[in-house]
Amino acid sequence: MAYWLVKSEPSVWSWDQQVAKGAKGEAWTGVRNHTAKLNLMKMKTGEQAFFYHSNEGKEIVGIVKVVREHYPDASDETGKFVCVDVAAFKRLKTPVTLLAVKKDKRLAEMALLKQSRLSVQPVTAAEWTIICDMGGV
DNA sequence: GCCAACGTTGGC
DNA sequence: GCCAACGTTGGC
Repeated sequence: MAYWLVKSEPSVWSWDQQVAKGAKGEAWTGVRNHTAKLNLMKMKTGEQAFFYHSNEGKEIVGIVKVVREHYPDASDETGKFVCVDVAAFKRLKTPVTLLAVKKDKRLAEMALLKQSRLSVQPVTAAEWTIICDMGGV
């Protein structure tokens, strides 16, 4: 059971919009990076991912669940990239900010800090537990 | 196949 | 608005 983190600019696709889609979920499209694509292809149904707001907010606001495994991204004209469907699962009681992640030495190795431009990234079980704890879930 | 130029992401 | 990081493109 792997854990993940996906990023979105709230002005493009926000947590509230994700919640509005309910349990059926919505396609997570627009990934145009091969490292991110490989991560999408590793995701299994039922696995969880943190939902991170980049640019505005800069905080982890919720958890989504994978409801459909990778398939071709219809928004990609080249046909090379894939997407998955994710559904909102839980909102963090307290959003975990980028600043808070930076301050916690246990999270210093997170891809969020080390590879700040990667939009779909793995999270270790240890990191997952720490952030859930910080977020009150 | 190398590398400079350029574009994009995302934090500050 | 700036800039660092880094991915992509295109000339050679």
